[in-house]
Amino acid sequence: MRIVTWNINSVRKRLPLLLQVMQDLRPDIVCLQEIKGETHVFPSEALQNAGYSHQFVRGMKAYNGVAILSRVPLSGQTATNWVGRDDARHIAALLPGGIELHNFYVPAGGDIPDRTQNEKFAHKLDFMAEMAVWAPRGKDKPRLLVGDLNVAPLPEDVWSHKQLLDVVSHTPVEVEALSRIQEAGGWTDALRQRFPIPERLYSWWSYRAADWAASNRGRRLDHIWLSAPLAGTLRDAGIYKKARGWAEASDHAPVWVDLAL
DNA sequence: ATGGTTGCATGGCAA
Repeated sequence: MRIVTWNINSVRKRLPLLLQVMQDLRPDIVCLQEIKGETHVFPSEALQNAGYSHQFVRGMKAYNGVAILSRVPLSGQTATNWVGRDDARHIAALLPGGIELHNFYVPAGGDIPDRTQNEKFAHKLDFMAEMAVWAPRGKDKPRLLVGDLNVAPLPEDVWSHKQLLDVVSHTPVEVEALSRIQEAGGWTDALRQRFPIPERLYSWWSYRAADWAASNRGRRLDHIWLSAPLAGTLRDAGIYKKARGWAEASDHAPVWVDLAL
């Protein structure tokens, strides 16, 4: 089974690119973040025609929003509010065989890495603290956690560890918060399993670079984690960097895994 | 140190 996660940065704007990703990677399941629209404007029919007839969409106006698109049946759909906000940052569903799939869009956290000066950074840290409390529940079940976690945890997950130590997404306090979630849930980082340190891995490149590929100032913000019972099913994984180079691309590249389920 | 781009919605916020 192939599972893709992608921060698409508006599903309406990038529907043709999503269909291209589906054609190129032939995933069984696609998890999207930042669909940026209410549920009723989601392009359900076009994606159903592409073979993804099982859909779970949680949108909102203008911001955030997550979706799971699947060729195989979904059940037990849930949508959780974190830090008491109804801001469409998480959904989950059961795959055949009772595997839990969690799709997250963790808050980006604003620009200033200080919770006293920046409410958005406080929200991000609080969100991750709640995830760490949630994570141990069912850690012995087969589960996947995918999505834009907005943290690049390892020095090899950013273009310059030194220059990003004080930049939101790679600060020690965020790395520590993400690590707590990972340890609490017993999660295996699928991409790092496939591409161990010191390989550099990025899934996001800023729109603001004059030439994103030449400067290659990337960060690995998008992740696929496997619970212990699933860790042994990992067969392959990758980042579809090609999609970052397409016309009118998302600033994130799709990340994928193949599991022997 | 600064400013650089994009999407939504149509001003300014969020990323």
